[in-house]
Amino acid sequence: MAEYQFRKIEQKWQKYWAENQIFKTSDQTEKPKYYILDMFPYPSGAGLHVGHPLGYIATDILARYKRLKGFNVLHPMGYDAFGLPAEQYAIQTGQHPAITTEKNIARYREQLDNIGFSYDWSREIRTSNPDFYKFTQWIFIQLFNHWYNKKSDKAEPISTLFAHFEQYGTESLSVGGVEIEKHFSANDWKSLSEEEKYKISLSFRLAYLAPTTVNWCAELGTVLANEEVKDGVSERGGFPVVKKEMPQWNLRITAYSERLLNDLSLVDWSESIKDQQKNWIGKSKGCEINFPLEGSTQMMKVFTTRPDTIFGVTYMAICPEYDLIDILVKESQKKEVEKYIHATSQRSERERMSNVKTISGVFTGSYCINPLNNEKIPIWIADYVLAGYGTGAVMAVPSSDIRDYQFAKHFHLPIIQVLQGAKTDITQPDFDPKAGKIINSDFLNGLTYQAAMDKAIEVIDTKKFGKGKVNFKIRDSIFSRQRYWGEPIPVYFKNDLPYTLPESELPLILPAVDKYKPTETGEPPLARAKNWKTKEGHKLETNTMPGWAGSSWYFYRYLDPKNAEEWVSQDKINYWKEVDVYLGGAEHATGHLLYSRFWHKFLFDLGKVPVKEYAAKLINQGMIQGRSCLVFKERNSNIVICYQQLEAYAKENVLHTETDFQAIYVDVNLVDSNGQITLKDFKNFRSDLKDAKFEFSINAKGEQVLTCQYLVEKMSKSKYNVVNPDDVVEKYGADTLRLYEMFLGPLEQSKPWNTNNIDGTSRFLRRLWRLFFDESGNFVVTNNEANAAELKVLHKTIKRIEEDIERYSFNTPVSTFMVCLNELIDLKCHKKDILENLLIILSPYSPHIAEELWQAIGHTKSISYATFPKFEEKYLSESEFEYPVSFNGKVRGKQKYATDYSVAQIEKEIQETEIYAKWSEGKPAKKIIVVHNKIINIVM
RNA sequence: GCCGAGAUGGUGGAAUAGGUAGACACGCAAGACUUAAAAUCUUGUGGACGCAAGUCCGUGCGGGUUCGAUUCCCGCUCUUGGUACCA
Repeated sequence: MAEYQFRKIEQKWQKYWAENQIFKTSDQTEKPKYYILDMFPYPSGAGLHVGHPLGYIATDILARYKRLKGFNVLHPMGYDAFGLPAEQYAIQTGQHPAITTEKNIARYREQLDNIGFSYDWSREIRTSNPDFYKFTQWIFIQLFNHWYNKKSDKAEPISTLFAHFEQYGTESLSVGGVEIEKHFSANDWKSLSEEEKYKISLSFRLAYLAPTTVNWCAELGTVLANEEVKDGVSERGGFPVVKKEMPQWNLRITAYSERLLNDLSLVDWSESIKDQQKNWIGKSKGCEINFPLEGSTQMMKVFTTRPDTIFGVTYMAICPEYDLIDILVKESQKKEVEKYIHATSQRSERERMSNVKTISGVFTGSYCINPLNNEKIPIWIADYVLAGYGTGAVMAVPSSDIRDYQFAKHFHLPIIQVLQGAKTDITQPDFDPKAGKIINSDFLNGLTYQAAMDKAIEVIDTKKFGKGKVNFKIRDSIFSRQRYWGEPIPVYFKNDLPYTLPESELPLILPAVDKYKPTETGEPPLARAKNWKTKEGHKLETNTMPGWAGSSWYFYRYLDPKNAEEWVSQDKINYWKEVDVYLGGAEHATGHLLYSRFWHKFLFDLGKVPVKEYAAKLINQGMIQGRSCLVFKERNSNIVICYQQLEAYAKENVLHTETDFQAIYVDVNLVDSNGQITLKDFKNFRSDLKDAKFEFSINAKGEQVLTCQYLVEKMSKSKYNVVNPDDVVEKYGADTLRLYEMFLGPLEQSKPWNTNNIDGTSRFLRRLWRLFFDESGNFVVTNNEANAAELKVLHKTIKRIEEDIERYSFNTPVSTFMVCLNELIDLKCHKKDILENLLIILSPYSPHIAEELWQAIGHTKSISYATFPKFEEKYLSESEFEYPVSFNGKVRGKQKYATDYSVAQIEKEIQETEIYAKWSEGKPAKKIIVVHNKIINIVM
């Protein structure tokens, strides 16, 4: 073949790999295992853009590399197939989301195959497949059937809870994530009916139904998780979200807070992801204090991280949802309070956020007593207090908390200074709440922050005013969605109590419905299903699971995807153990990556998995952003203007560039490397503007063109900045695309896509081809023995490639290959011994061309079965080293010495050289530093 | 506000343990081949001054440590990701 015909070669090898199942992974082997996982995609209708494969290419390179290194590599792919867009589409068109999803998956698969990935497709999974969600439902049932015993610090079957009740009642019971509200004795328990016992147990389980304040999105007709809400609107669609109380399934992730936090130390994940999880979990140490209500036996419980400032409390703030609110509100204040509560509940999340700085609140008319000094403290309602955190009540210390200070100032409440010293003045910008010494505080006076904390907790504890406590910001995860396209929750109701289905009846198949919308009475779509009942006639749960259910455990299903009996067989788990490298976007830091750790830990408690964390190493690939291209149209006329001429045009016509012009997005695929689009293409693209007048320029070819402004933005259809990998593959080939995506820069970094530089990698592959075939297509590889220079080039390359891939640096090997090729071309090397090794180390990056040339030099088995060449130090050894010679740190010349020459000899001889004579100007050196085979520095 | 990541030529980026800054690639310029263009090949390409040899400056800014700093330390600026009334 004279020319490198990439399309022909790539299609040939993709077919070969598929037909011969080259990448099928065996579970029975002596080889060490290596599990490389990509975060599986949601198959959206838009298909893949050029940013999606970035991570897949990196993991594919790693997978192919590890195979060459003798590992049994598991490198699977599947689809997170339940999700909102398919359902929204179903609502609009009436088409079943399964059909849309199927179509989208087919498209994804086609695009993925086009890039030559080495996935073991026989292990493909889809979360929407009943064979898969059978086990998602099974895990839910396990969660329902377990509680968290804080004493053994693990999940235990509900039977051990019953045993405890039977013997001790609630005495000495410590349940993770549960505050026991109603205590009872063993005798109380024994007197209950079975149904009553069951009812009590419901609130202790890891999956529980509870009235929950939720993020309700009316437009989507569903509840959203906290992380599905961004800036007060839904992440998908951008619809308003309001707070609403509804009975919801919850998963008790809070039981695992401490372990989720601590075990972060076991994994090699980026600090930023770990920090995000730490912040999300939000552990804070402090104290719970009971303030007696004036004229009542009731207590008001608050949580504070600053018990040391308790003598500075001048008011209490409770949330509008506070449970004792009816007792607290005095007749005289009733009207005002009602008005306030109504007003706050009407405010959407968005308003609340945008009005963070507006201070609002209302006095209840009640007082409580500071137990330490018996001062009377007014109780206020304020919407800055959150119902879900702490106790829903805050002791306010205006002198040491900025928010309390602003509130007190606004409502003219007293302020008592309890800190003295530098940086203790809250009105000053250098205010530090932990600075200074305590004053006005009885037994705490004179103490500094930490000592006062310890002392305060000690006194509060001994006087039984409260106790030291650790609080977490993380809440239980709401697990119900009022949607159709998700896993049905395997629960039925009998006498209004929820029961899980027997495992033998799984999967509970998603039923057919006539419409995908909620019912007229506001029930979820599943309520439309005919006969949505158990065999016995009990009503089935109509909520479905959230998007993250399937993704919380999918990585285990790849180990045993066809197993109909078990979620995955124990043998296979014991062999594969954990994911060695997990690659995906950092945007999943507090969603998927936290939930999946939670489910994993639960499965660990059940003895189903052998390790504490499922992903040893996590890499977050950066986002590939789009380059949007803009031209401008004058708002009040039909004139389209080049970006280049915009300013001049605006000036001439006395217009403002910001207000009088409308930006028009131009398809980036029509814009050339100079940022120009021809008038002809523009008129085709925006036929509605074909009769407009244009302010254009003329390019080098004499065409009329519009120059565009660039804007780096997220790739999206509406911005016409999406680049499809298929187009790149068509034009340059998959191998070039793979090389180029890596060549763009470090994997973790975000960067805009720009096709301009792709020629470099494309040229590289054509030059590589020339090493094997000359211009007339003659095969020019020889069997001559390699010389020292050639071996040195090869082994230098082997070393660097190996080191770089091992440290997940995927961009630097590309330039190493280029350097290697340049050097081999200079050496006119066409020797088989050298070239075949080069092909092996290159094959993870550019597998198609590597296979083709591998076959051309006479191999009959796929290059995937080759062995990565062993690096040999001996080929790199040098007899001489050219030292850079610097004077006072500035390099002034070079001097060669034998590599085994001693430092002392060099120090002596350097003073006899010409460079030395020139730069020392006859003066003696103060100091001569010789770093062996590195550098010589002479200090004058 | 708080937490994290980053800033290197015209551009993407390299420098792995404090040791020749700018590898590799794009772009650009000149040349070869060609009737011409494309492709390919050769050479040059951080900035300033200079015919040149060369000199000075140079890794966001200001300091420091060191024989030597893109790399370590202190203080800023900007960009970017996350988070936000968390008591």
